[in-house]
Amino acid sequence: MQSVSGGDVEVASRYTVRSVARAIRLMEIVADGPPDGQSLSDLARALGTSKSTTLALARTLATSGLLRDTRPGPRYTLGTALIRLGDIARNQLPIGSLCRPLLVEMADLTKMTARVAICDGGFPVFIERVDGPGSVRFHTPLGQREVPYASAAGKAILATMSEAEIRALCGQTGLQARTAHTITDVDSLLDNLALARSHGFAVDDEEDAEGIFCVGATFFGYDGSCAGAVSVTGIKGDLPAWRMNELGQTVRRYADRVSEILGGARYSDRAGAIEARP
Amino acid sequence: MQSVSGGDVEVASRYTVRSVARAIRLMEIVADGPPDGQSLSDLARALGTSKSTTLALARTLATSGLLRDTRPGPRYTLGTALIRLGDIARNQLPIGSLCRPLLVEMADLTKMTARVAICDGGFPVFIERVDGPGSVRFHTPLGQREVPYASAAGKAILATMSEAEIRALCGQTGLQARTAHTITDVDSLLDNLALARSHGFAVDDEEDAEGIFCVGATFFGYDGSCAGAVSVTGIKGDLPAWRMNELGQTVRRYADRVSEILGGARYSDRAGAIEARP
DNA sequence: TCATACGTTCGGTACAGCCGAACATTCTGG
DNA sequence: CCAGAATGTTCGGCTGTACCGAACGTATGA
Repeated sequence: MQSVSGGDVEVASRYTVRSVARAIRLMEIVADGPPDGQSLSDLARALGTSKSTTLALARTLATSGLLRDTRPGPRYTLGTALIRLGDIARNQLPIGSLCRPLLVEMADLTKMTARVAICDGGFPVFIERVDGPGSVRFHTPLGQREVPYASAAGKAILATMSEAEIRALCGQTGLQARTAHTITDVDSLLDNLALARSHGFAVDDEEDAEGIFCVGATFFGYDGSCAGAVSVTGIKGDLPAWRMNELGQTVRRYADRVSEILGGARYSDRAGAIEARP
Repeated sequence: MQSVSGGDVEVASRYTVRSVARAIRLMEIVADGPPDGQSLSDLARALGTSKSTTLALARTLATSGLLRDTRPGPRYTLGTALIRLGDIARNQLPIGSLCRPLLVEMADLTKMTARVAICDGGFPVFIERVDGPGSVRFHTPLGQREVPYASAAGKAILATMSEAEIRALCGQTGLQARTAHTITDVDSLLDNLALARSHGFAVDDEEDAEGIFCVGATFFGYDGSCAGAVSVTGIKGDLPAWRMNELGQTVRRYADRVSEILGGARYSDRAGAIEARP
């Protein structure tokens, strides 16, 4: 039951359905596995169940299209029904459907990859991505909780929080170096965030991936809380340093337009309130 | 989905897990429901199970992020984990990740919405969509099996099949009118497909939605079979009729580039073989 | 040729999933 | 302001199903 070992824990709460939890873990295993799929035996081993049980789960998922049975060959990959559900999920998030035209515009204008993240308990979760014309494709997964301290969107979100909240959040996750430029010290991060606050946008200067930079700015919901952030991503060498501020203002402007659509206050109208927080 | 009768049937095959099947149906119900979610009682009614059972299922899905518990308020919507899984699913389809840059280019060049569909047993399933700059956003769901006879991508796929196969497929689905322009008669459809075959691209002229047109062309996998189709979608009035052919050639060219990437033959090299089929 | 992997089928049994009843809580309308 | 009906939640207990292990046929490689 309560195996505390490294892997996922079997949380056998009374109000949870075991076979469903297993089926979900099965999908996660397929998702994290190689793109060309895994065999049934592989899945059974990874899931820790017998082959027959795994087969029953996989069959059930496959008949609904959540898994895809690519026979012959390695076997199971994720199915097209997940594309459908993911697409609908993005539309059910109000922000997703509202932002898409703005992202297209922003990607077209900046020739960079534009993204939008929602704020999930202080963590950024990117829910939409639009590649700019001719832009290089980056490895930018959607729908995942990212660490907040090493991305422009994440830092923009952090910048709306109080010092205490920021310290608490960083205490949870720790500040792990992802490149040589990652800020791994809370005080430096706070300085950096103060700068972002005064500029109205946050910059990720090769802190998440070598040679890649991002610029992000937050938008606010009707209740005044930080709802998320938009950001653009590009190759460091493509943009002269003196144009960074101009780009920041552009992103800031798009974020304000999102705020307006959501019925929230623009950043400039809030700036005082944010800086006044303890 | 393919619910023939009113409600889905409880297919209790030996090799299927009931609770998992129910959980999946629960997600489908949430997906097909209103964007702002449904209450637990609504879900229980729609699923035909008791509230306690539904709660256990929903809780299990929610703890994994597949469902989102938007409290307070109507309650359950699809969760961000589905965005993640859907994104990975698109990347696990080889065509998805390969086509995206081409779609961006195509959308940028034509100023229209570009899409790519894979061929799933003769039916088109759109797996990727890139909106062009300033293009109107259409209701274009991803990951769904669409009817083949009323879309450019679908007709392009049909055009690679034999008359017997086409008749069989149309017999399955029937030819239902979606607008006043939909082709509802098999012989007319065959004529239309012959035209598409000779042109190298298929046209949907307001046959799926009033005022909307599409142009699509097929690409081929390494084994020579039809792997899918790319298409562009726009507003009928925006394009003068005499430019239709030019647009078709453009789409044809992009489809050929996909074929090359997949290691398949270009359309022109196959045309003879296709027309020679019984 | 054998040996070892694979996916699949099937019985039997323990236990997990399911329902219904009863609970607290919020919403609705008179 | 209160009655009534909706909601979400908890719990006991029986039923039946989800699970495992063993045995099957088949594909792959030594």
